[in-house]
Amino acid sequence: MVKVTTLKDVAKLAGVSVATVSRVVNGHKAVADETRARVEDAVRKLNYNPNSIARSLVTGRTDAILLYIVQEDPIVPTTWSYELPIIQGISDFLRGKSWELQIIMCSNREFQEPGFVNDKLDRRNVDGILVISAWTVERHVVSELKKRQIPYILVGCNDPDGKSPSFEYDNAAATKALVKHLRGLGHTTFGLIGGANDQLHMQDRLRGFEEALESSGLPLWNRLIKQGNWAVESGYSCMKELLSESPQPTAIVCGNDHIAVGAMQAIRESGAEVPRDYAVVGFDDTIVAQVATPKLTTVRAPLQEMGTMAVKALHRALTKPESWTPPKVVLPCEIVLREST
Amino acid sequence: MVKVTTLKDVAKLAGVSVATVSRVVNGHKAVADETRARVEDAVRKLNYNPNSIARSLVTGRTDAILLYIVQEDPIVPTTWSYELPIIQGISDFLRGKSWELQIIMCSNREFQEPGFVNDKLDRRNVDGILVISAWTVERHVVSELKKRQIPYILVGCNDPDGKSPSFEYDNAAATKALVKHLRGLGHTTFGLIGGANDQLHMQDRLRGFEEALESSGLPLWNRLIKQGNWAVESGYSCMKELLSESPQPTAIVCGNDHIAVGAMQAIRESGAEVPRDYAVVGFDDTIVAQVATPKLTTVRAPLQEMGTMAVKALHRALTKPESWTPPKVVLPCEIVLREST
DNA sequence: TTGTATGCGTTATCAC
DNA sequence: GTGATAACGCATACAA
Repeated sequence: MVKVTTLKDVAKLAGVSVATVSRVVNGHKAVADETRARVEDAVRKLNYNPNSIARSLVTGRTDAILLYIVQEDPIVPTTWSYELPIIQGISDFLRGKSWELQIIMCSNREFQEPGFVNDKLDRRNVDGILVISAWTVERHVVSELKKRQIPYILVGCNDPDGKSPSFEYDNAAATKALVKHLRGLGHTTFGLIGGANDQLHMQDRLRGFEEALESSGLPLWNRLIKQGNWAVESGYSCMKELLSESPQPTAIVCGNDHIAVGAMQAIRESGAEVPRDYAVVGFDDTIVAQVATPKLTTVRAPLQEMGTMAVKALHRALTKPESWTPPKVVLPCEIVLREST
Repeated sequence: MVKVTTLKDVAKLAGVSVATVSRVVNGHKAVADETRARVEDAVRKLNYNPNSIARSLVTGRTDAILLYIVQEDPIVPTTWSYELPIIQGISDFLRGKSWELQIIMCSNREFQEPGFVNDKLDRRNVDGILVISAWTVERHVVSELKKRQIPYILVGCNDPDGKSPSFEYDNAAATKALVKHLRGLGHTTFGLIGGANDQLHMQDRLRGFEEALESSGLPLWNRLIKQGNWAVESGYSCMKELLSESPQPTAIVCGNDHIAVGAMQAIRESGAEVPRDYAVVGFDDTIVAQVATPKLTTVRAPLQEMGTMAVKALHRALTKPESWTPPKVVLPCEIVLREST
């Protein structure tokens, strides 16, 4: 192993005690200018870098945060397009902050398993926790999260009581806006094709859909609401079903862009055309929405911003705990109008 | 702060010394069965968990690896679909291994900046390093990587001399296979639309393209080789240019799926049809390839497998250094035949 | 302003 | 088989 320089080496070279070097390194004021200069010189000469492990042992801080990335099992492509922007947002903020980011990827099943969170936290020392998930975080998991007495923030999800510090975006409002847009186009019969409906996002989108129809005085036909998964194929087969229902919906609200693309395929096969005969809207504004023919009207969620805001809040919790109040933020989404409506 | 139990607490409760507790916790054999049982009991009662920081300080190991994720600047969607499967592969292997994964996301510009790697490594203590990148890792960066005397592995990239431990996949061979497939379909005039050509992958694909044509005795027209970026729009505009060239290529090899989709849009607009008039192939087998109309013939790279293999190799380097030889692996890709050819 | 000394929670090296 | 005890590298309370 290569010999690495320590405080002691610097102290010897500079002709001072380790305490003084430590003070200089940590920027304490009570150091004579002349001494400081000498120490800094030695630090540079020896290329000294504090051992973060040793420092952590005595300070109790680690300057590290842990990120749980909770995923579907098995992974589907949409999983990734959801998470990466968030991680990007987190990472962007951390850049230049000299904070460590540790990550754990796991399935939602694992994550909700009693003891899982505990076990992982036992094995690492971190100052704060971030959780990216699309599912409700059950109470027993929250209590494991809380046990450590370190700040945690849920990103894109919440606990059953909505009490945890969290950053989310407004799926219901976005869906309402979509319905409003479609009504403005003259549509009165609506169908919905959902994705994995154990996920919070889908539940909220469905809720928004139902409330929007209700508040518009439009009828809500249960048989025009289909539930599948997030895949293109699911959208395709659900749309096939919808095409054989009566009354026929002319506006199809889809759980995500992939479903919408599948739905459009089914419509095309039936000889009809989008948007002439049917309007189709997606969700997420993934690359798929831009590439589909016709290009999809969809919803852009502020994923990256959400990540940045969450980690910023966590950072604040760790650096200024006295003035911190746990955030509960719901961000608005943006509707992207394209050719499918 | 919450009081956390230490070795000493356990020792007191079990009526033994801390040394004995440590032995039990670390599974040393030289402990009487009776004592072991008593200690294990105390551990359970107090819910003791070793402090990994303190342990690291004395052992010199951290059981953590650092993952550099080197990205385009600004980020494009293809970046994510490339990285996430690799990270997934890494994370899958680490699951249950009680190893920490730390990540740093940065642009290639930052990464290649002298001192950047050094600086980051100074601030963290890790046992090994993984680098995910699509660019050649310059010599001065490699030497910073090496300076720590800890194992590192490049994933999806290499240094100028090809000397670093690495896992890559064979872009050139895959492109040759594409050309062969297209020749089998009767095509004799080939065009290529490239993406960011500062990236290794694109360079290798271009090289494979050129070698394939040459070895088939087919003419290589420089003006049928267009270079843009990875975006759909770039594919679109490059294809427009190709359509005005003569001779006209009938087979278009694209740098990735997005480019291919853009190219197909341009072809469709010109009144021609894929695959009747032109064959178009992509690269990466992203969701876009499956969603496009017609569905794209493309190449699937073993991204997730590559991630797993790399971290597995690193793990081996750390646990069995004596029997370890630095890997230099190039994995084969798989051609996915669809409707665009 | 500076130095001495103590402790952070472990593991490892001795003795016994 | 077990128990003292010395590191590990650093920050800090206390003395000077």
